[in-house]
Amino acid sequence: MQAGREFLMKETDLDNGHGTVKERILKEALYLFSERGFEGTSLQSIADAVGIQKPSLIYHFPSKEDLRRHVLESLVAYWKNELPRILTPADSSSDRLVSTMTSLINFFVEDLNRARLVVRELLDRPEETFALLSEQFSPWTRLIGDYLRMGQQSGLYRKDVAPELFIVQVLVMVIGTVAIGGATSGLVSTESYTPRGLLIKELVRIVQASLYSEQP
Amino acid sequence: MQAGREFLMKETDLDNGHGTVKERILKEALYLFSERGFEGTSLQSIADAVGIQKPSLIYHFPSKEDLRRHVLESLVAYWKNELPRILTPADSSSDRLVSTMTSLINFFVEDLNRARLVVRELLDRPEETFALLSEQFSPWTRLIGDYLRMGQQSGLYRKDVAPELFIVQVLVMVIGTVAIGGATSGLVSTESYTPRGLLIKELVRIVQASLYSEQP
DNA sequence: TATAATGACTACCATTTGGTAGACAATAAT
DNA sequence: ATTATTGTCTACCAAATGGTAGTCATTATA
Repeated sequence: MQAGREFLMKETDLDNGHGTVKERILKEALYLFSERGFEGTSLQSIADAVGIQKPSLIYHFPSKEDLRRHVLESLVAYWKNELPRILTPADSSSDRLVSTMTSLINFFVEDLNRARLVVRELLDRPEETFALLSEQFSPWTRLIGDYLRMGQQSGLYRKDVAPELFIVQVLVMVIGTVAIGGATSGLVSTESYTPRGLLIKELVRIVQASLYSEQP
Repeated sequence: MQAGREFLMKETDLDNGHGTVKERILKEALYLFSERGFEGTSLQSIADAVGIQKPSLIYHFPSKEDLRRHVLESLVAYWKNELPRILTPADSSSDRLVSTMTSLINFFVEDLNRARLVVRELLDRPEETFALLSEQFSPWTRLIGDYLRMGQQSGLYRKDVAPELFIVQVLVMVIGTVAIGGATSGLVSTESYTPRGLLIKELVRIVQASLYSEQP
């Protein structure tokens, strides 16, 4: 069966409706990695999802490992951009800690795959992910930690909060809730997943109750 | 290179130091599944870890899927036994809710692979795991929910706690902290994992602060 | 217009995967 | 003592995997 090879569409860097091939690969890879895990996802399945052949995929990302890094990088890049904006004292209307958490929640809820991917990375490559978080974000979390300590001295926050540990716990709770909260709700429901909104509402309540001092 | 096949040890059901072959397989499978994931673990690697050949492994567990189910079953079985004991009003000395959470934490801290495996299952097979939790544990969590509501009426617990959602969140926090807390602590440390004990201490603080009413 | 670079393809390939077939030794049952 | 069962092994196998080689059309560059 000789090929024929009649037309061979070629995609330039210009966006023609669905984005660059490279972007589409990253999108499908994020989805499949987060849904089935890195090891559980074949390059073939990604190529199929994008609608190209495997070697075309490998042309854009020379190895599976390379693709993984780029997928992860896109998440990191987002936060390296966003964090300065969020933590800049632009509006002092609401608590900066809570607004940061809100941004965090929104980011992960907007696309659940992000949370799932992060959790998988933390499980699959703990040391590597530890190092990445440390390098990319520890300055920012130190800032938040200081902010938290100030709030403690001013009496806004509880004195028994352990700032650094609290920050870690909040992240664990947020990505945990988004990534596995739905399925975990099988504990209390026989019908279907508890709406994520409700879970997050309770999460926010827990965080606030364990953070703020009681003002009588 | 002809085999030789000089001795062929055979293991009976009797324990000869390291447990039955079947038990050793389950142990290594739990470890490898939780560390590398189901898809990331080959039957060969499990057989190597146990010190047998692959077909011997398949003799005991006819398929990889079958092995997975048995590994999971051993965790479920433990809690089906333990929960009645814990929730029985034996000692009313300490809060039953907190003592249950303590048992939960101890179980997962005792062997970190347990928490990692549960998280992986929740990610890899959300619907299936939802159903399993629902079938096996929802009666028990309903009991805890009622207990929580009683405590609310007596004024012990905060009125704004949403019992069912709170229970789900506590489980998410506990297994989240044990499974990914260490690596997540890269956010605030450049050196090494934050000791799990500290993370858990803050976790317990958060839970208690968000559960108990302030008694002035 | 000729030439180089890009991006897609077909056809492979070595390795690993989950799993099977069948031989064989040790133990248990008759 | 003979037979059946159990558990382990060696030797395979088809399918899938990550990746390579090389072809060819389109686009950009000279």
